[in-house]
Amino acid sequence: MGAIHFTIEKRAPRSGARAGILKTPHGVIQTPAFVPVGTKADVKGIFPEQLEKLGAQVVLANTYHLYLQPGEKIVQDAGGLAKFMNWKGSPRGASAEWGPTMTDSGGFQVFSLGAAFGKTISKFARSNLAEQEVVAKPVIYDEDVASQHGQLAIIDDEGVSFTSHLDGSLHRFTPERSVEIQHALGADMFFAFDECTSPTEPYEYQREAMERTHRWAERSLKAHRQNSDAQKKQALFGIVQGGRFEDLRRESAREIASLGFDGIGIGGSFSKEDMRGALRAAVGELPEELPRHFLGIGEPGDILEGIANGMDLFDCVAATRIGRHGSIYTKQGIIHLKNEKYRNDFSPLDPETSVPGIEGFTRAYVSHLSRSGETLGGVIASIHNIGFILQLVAGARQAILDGKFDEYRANFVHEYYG
RNA sequence: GCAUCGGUGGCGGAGUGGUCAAUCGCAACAGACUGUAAAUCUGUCGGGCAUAGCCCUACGAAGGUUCAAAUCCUUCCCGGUGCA
Repeated sequence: MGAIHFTIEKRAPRSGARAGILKTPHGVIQTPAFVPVGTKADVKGIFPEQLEKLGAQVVLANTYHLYLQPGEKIVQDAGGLAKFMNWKGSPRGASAEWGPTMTDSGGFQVFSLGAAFGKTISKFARSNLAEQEVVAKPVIYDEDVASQHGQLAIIDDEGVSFTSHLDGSLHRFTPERSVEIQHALGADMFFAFDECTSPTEPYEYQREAMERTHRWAERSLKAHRQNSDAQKKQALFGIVQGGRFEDLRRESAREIASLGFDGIGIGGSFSKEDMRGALRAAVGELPEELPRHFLGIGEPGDILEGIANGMDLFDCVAATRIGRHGSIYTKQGIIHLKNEKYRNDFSPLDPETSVPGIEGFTRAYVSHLSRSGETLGGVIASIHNIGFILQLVAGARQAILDGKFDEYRANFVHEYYG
């Protein structure tokens, strides 16, 4: 018996969508569920209590960040991630004092600190970028090479060497080390260390990275199984990679599913086209009974696409990031509150969405705060966006239970994307 | 009144004979952002057009010197400072 227990309550008739119950040591999560990202053990700008009011059931923090600062030992000594950040969760677990949490493995930082450095490569860059644009990747860590290339992370088969973005000090992650750190952080669910590739990588490199991710998956699992105490309290998710290539996704899903993880994460990059191809290919190989987490996916339309393809969990920084940058989700699409036309728009942030705790704020007010650089503007917009996404996903769950998911999705997409 | 320093694009502030429609910052206008090195980054930012270019108007005002002036000279206007 693992640390978590997942049951499917209801399946949509004409799509892969499903509503489930995910029981964790720190409470129950009703799926599909959106997982707000609290990288450094805080969802930027939002109190845990506010997150609970918004309906967040679980939050996700990051291994790389917490390892560097304050160090996993501090979090462990604090009593684990949930207690450290005073996260109680909602709805409350029957007996748990603290709420459900997840941690990411640091695998994404292999991408964001390595290949994606310089902001030239978007995680969602078009998949048809010319192959020759891809930069050759060194596989042996060399400090001079790393600094010359401006990269903070260099990958080899054993693991990843990287320099801290905080002080430049040299560090190394291996699958075993990532698992060890995540045991210390103590989240209910955590991810195997993987290599998140750039979408521009050619087929051969995607295969190489995928196979490395598979080997790392086995090592992560082995490291986890050697800690029987952690195994009782924490669930380990393996991550499917394979880039935009359907055959690789299929192969990766089959491999990861065969290893005996408690849950499955689907990582990497997905353009709109890849959603329908690579994602579907991967999901087709996954066992029904394991919870599926769509890593890093959080735009409204993408979430609904994921749900339609049978994904259960989603995490994303977009809601809080675009909020801090002055943009909000509305039922009619995303709007940029800093735009001139909102300076004297005294209507609610989204007339069709009521978010607890911020009902009275107008577009003009938040526009003013964002324009003038006031912290509160980003806070209100972040709360609104998290609330919006949580309501969207909660609505999707209810629609699945009511047997009307397709209609729900079509209506939303029609309004949102016009 | 005398002396002295200064008046540059919405603001601040570079530039002191040609490569200047004028560095840079701010503001403004728009865009990007999907497992957060992101309260960040990018573009535009005198006017017009057939916009990787061309034309016009511009560096307080008016004259002048020069092949060429935001830059040099003269006068005037305005502001700061000092002395009466």
